[in-house]
Amino acid sequence: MSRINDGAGPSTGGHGNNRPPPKTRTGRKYSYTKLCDVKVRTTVNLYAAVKFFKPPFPSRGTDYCMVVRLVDPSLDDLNEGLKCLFFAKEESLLPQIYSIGDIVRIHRLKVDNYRGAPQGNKGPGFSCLVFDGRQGAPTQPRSDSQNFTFEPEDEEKVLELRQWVTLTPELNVMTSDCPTLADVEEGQYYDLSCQIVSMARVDETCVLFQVWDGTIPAVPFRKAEFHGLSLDQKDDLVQKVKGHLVDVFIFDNHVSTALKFKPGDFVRIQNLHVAKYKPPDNEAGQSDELVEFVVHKGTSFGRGLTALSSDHPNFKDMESVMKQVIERSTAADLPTSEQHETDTAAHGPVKRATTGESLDQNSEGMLVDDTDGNVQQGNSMDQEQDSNVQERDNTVQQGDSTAQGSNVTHERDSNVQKGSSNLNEKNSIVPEEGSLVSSSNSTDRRCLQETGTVITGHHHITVTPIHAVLTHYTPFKFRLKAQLVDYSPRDVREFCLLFCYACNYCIEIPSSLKQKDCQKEGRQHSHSSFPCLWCKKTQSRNTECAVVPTMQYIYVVKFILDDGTGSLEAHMWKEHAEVFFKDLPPCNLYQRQEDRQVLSDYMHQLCPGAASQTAAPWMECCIMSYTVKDSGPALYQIFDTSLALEAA
DNA sequence: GCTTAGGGTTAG
Repeated sequence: MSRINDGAGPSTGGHGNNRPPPKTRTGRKYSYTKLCDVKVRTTVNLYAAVKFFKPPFPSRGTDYCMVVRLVDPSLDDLNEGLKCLFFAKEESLLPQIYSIGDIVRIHRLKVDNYRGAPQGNKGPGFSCLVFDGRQGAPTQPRSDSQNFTFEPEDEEKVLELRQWVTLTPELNVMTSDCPTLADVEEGQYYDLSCQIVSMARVDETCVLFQVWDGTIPAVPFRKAEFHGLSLDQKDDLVQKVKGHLVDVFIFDNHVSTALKFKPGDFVRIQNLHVAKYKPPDNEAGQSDELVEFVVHKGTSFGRGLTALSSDHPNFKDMESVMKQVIERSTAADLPTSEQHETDTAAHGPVKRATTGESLDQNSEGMLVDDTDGNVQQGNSMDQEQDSNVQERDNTVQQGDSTAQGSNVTHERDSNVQKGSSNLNEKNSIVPEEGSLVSSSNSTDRRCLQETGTVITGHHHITVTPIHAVLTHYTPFKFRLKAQLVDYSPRDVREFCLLFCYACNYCIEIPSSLKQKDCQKEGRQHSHSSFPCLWCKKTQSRNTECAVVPTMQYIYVVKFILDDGTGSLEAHMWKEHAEVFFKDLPPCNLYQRQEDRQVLSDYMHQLCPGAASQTAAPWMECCIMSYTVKDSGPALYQIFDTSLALEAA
């Protein structure tokens, strides 16, 4: 019998240990077996790293099944290791393994013989904790059961194994190999993290997912034909991520798994095949060579779909890229105040970033269609920008003489009159700090003394209530008096982004520039040391060598304004934001504590929040409304507005 | 009630 050597420790009563379990005050003591010492027909506890895993899939029996191969430093050959086979009624009762390189602590693994080799199975009282295998990640265990022990020495074991994982190339794949849609090549298989935006049942054997991960494939790919299909989609997301969507065809045994997901869910697709598309004969020759994204039948190589946890190693990176895309698609809708400039580079910056991607797709032969072709979208946005500018100018002229709808009075009152040309606005004097307070206009002075912000022009325009702004046609300019009820981002360090004035590419401040020891960044205002990766990428394609422009800091902030008649979301950025923040230049706010403090003080005064006894001051501000698409929602931007507060 | 799958690509 194998009792003496069962190795499983003391945690289950009466399983054959000769001595009573040694206990500590906080829990039981376990002994752990090195993989090189594991013998068949024993039950063991062990610490190990995941070398391979097949995520849970429904078996033909009653349970979910999962296959794992474990390794540890005791093995001479990492191709060896212990294969394990686990069954459970639910996926949540199986080891919560997300990635190769994850670290597991398993208690009561029963080791049997299968075809002459050891195979780990669940023994009575089996339990498994899983830890992120990356150094520096939280040591929070992911458990397959409600009750488990986790002692400081467990954490030590995890940290020790992490070092080994980090130094073992076969295991630290997460740091080197995080494929995105942008990386895929024809014929290859990928484990991809993404978000489902739309889905449809194609037939009995196939489900279609439309997914995105924030990137765009470089290879042209097949798009599904939707006639006759009912598409279940997350509407708000569809609008924002058009041009980033990829169609994934999911077959056979994965259909039931696929149907458990819903639009908006994050999913991990393992073994996604980027297959060369063979069009049917009647379509042959119609298009360039395409790939199609397919999840074939079977579970080979861990093929399957699993819910993507927010603590999956891929999640944060993907989320950050997605956020930037959405921010850009939202901010892309901002007009600039530089309508008068003839320089074509004076398009809205964030908008331009989207266009840049479109151009890139174009050069890569990206296939587009009428419904969500980013190329078309990008090109037409430029046109729209131009027409939008004209329209806005026209409106300025029309406003006085045109009465539309029920807001005639407001329209007239709030209209920027003919005399106030765009050029005048552009050149409107931005006063020195506090100079507005001593304005010679007595009416203004009375107003300024009681508000947190002042307008730097358009004083002849009367105030429009927000409810009227919200129902007004666009584009239009208004003067508001409202309070700041919320703003975004809440962390002032994120008030500034990096922006390339050459290509209008916009990104969040990268981690390398956030570091404390980045002295250079700390001293600089506005200019960063960070090269524009977009320009670099484009240049490396087009020319041999060219100077890569460095990116500059700009403000991009969103305000929620409320005046009691309604609330309105308005963006503020670039020069408008600099004027607003009393000419405090944008900078790396991760580095410049003093600027951060000033901005924090301003924001705290403007928006004390619900917990504060202090009421938010009223803000005088100028906003302009606009739309990107004719039918699109009205968007708002703050301009010609400046703080009338002193930093504490 | 005691299986299921037992890593190593579909072929749309």
